[in-house]
Amino acid sequence: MPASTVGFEAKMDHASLLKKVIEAIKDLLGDCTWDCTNTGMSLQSMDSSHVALVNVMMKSEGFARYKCERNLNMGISLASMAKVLKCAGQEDNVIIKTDGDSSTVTFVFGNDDGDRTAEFELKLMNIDVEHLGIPETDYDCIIKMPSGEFKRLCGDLSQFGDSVAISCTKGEVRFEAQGDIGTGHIRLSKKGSADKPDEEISIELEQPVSLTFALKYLNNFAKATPLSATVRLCMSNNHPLCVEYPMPEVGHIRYYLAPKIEEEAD
Amino acid sequence: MPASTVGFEAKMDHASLLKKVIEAIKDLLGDCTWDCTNTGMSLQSMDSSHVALVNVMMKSEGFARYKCERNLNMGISLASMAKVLKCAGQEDNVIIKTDGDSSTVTFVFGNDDGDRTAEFELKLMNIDVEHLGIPETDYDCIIKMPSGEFKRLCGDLSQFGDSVAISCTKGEVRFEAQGDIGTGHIRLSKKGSADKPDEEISIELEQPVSLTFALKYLNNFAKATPLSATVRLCMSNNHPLCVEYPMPEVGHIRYYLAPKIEEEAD
DNA sequence: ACGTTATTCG
DNA sequence: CGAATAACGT
Repeated sequence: MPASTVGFEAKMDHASLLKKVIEAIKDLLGDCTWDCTNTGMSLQSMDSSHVALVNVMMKSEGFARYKCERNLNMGISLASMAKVLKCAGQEDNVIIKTDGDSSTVTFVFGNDDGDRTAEFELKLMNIDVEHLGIPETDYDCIIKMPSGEFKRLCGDLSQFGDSVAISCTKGEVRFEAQGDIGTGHIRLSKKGSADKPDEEISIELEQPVSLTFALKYLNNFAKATPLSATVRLCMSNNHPLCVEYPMPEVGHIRYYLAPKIEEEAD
Repeated sequence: MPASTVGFEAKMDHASLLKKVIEAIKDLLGDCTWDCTNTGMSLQSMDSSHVALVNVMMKSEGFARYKCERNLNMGISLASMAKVLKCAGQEDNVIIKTDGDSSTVTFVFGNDDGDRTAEFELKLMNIDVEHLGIPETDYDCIIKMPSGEFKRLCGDLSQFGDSVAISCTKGEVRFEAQGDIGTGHIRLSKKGSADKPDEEISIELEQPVSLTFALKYLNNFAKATPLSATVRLCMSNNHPLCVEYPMPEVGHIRYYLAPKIEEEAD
């Protein structure tokens, strides 16, 4: 028997990136299964209330080193994984490894000097794999804006109601919420990317859209804000919204949420 | 009928100022009525426990633009108003507007670029107008000190008792509290304004005063500290204290509080 | 889990 | 000033 058969081993230069990914999904998912293949680590799961869908992709190119000898599923508690990642130093790199036979995954944090190593082992779990199809890829309207702007407006409008109506026309997008204490309207205009590309607001519009969503979920999605300076809102009337946080060179987090049906429309 | 009759419209360059004003009074007042006239916006109201009196004055000169076509009363929930103001960016300006006939007031926040507008509408309410007379304007003793100093000493003395005895003689003022764990005495001397005017401590004294107040209210008053670098304590024996936070060029917040009658004096 | 605050950093 | 963190309280 060989000393050790490593089925999967991947190294990231910045453990903080993985930490942000976990922080962005742990409240939504609880436990989940990572699919590890040659092309990268990914996960896809309904949230615990079975309303929103979460998709994370971390491509093999996003790692400093990546080896996956055979496809495997790592079922893991995200709360535990978050606890482990809190033990990583700000500048630490991380190695994630498991062999296909073992029932554990190991995280090794190290700094560049190599004078400190911290190693944590988590038990893996078997989780029912519910492979749900991802909604369409063709949208009537795609809005790109600073992720901080999206986080802020969702938070602000939550003061006024549980849901937000998003309506987008050629040059601008409106977000509106109403409730007992009053109403809130936020209007964003297209904005060039001239000097500061991260502040760009762009609207690609095939057709005007008008959709309503539960702010509770959007606020949860906004926990991915530290991962990306920009966010893309992809919408078609009567279809699920896709909120995408691109991780340049690495992959993305995408959240999907079905619109509310407005029965009280007049 | 004209398209829109705007009875009242006022613009401030810094929404943050209005926000601080609201933060300084909302815990005391709950709901209140703003009196809008040609000369500015003001309010006067007893606190919800009917012990302290609050007076806010925001002069028309303090606004970047101010138009009030006819006097009107805006009854408003300060908790709601605080929520709205939390939606203002740090650098946003704000327009407050209502027409005399409408039952709502609108706050519009804008940045200088103009690519983002946030508009919030609050319902107005009818509140009983209890116009209580403001206590005398002639005081035996007026102390001016840094507002941060006042906030700190009230907080510190709250550790020892529920009330503070303030006694002022020609050159100094003493603040004293006592309770189960011990006693606290804070003495402040007159201090010149030479280099740093905000650190000045001045005492104008017609007659020595010695008065006792509930710290609970003084600590509430101290929430106005961010509005003004200095505070004025105006006192006469057996008369209500006036705690004034001047807002240079804009107006002021004044709090009034009756002294405790000391029956257990020995 | 969330909001708020205090604090630090860039 | 804004962002990020930590700590706290509800």
